[in-house]
Amino acid sequence: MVMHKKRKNGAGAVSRNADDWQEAALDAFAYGGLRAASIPSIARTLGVTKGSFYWHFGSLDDLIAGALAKWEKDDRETLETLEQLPDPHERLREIFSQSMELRRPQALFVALSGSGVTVVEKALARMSENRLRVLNKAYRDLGFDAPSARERALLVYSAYVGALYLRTQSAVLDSKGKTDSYVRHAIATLIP
Amino acid sequence: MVMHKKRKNGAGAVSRNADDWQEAALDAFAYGGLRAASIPSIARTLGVTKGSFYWHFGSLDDLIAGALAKWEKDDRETLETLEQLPDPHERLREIFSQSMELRRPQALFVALSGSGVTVVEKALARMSENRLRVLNKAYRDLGFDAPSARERALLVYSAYVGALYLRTQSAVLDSKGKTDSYVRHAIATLIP
DNA sequence: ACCTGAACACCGTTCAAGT
DNA sequence: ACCTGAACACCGTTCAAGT
Repeated sequence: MVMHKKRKNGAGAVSRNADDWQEAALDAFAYGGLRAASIPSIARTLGVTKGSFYWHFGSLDDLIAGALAKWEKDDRETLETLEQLPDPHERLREIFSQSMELRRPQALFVALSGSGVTVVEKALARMSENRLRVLNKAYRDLGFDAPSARERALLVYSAYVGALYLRTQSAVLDSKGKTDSYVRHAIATLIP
Repeated sequence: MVMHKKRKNGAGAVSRNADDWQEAALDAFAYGGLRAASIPSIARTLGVTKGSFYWHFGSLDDLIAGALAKWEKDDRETLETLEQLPDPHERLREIFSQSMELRRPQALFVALSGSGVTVVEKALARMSENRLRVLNKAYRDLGFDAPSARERALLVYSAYVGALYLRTQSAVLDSKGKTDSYVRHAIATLIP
């Protein structure tokens, strides 16, 4: 849970902006999935009434789209940093292992998959395609030809996504030790 | 979409049982996620009013739990069949590639992950643990020691789950050709 | 500029009454 | 044995009125 600063307006009442709503929505999504983000419950978290929501957003879908755009921007920036690592081995290892820590971004990815909401699915697809592009580039830098690089990128990304789900869902990867051991084995097998 | 038989009762009205509701719910989940299964919408599909729902089930959660139990039973039976393949190589390949066809069970797995609903998450965890157990056994049969077999089972299962998500979510694995090529490469890399 | 509070349609749930 | 239809609480949405 992220803490939200409260600002006071002239009359002493609490005042919120769109960003506050989006951050609270991302917290709610990560914790309990798409259904967890009801307008009344987020309004309670923020200390306002649900009616005020519609000053900031046109609809619940609007909030969802805006929150996802924020998350996607963060994700893009994280990836851009990793992309600049000069050594392709290190780049591959870092993308795989760093993303393995289960923080809000990873929880969001799992919670929002298969939501059946088009705008959500499209955002997830863009994030996957970005990661695949960077992984693919790293394998190319290692000297693989185009088809091999694509195949390997896809396999390592699948192994990463699958492990994320296992982490949230089952007891199989529920400790740091188990996860570290998985990461070591996956890297040894998939990254030359 | 599965077609539902309609039976007539004495007065000529349509009559439904718990199984009809559960099948319709699974169709709805697979198509649009957990939110898609509203009682009124399923009732319309079945040609009855929403009030009749509560003759069969105590609550919406009840329907969800029952539908998941059915699905889990089917899944267990599928796995038991695969488990009986004598050749461990073939067992591994079949579990990986056969599950790769995107039918209702796979769509359900993706759609219901990260739902935030405890009973749902637990069912998914049991299914994952069952598949891991069978994969683990197959690697043992191939002569791997216990830690290696566990590591390999985990990696191949992650690669499978990750690919399922990519299939539903992005354009990366959106054709049979691409998926077949992925499966071939994954098997070559992960299954000795 | 941002919020409240009342209003309305819709979904989950209950239940008395129907066949 | 199974269904209807009315009722109620709750959430999404609108909007006039408040500061």
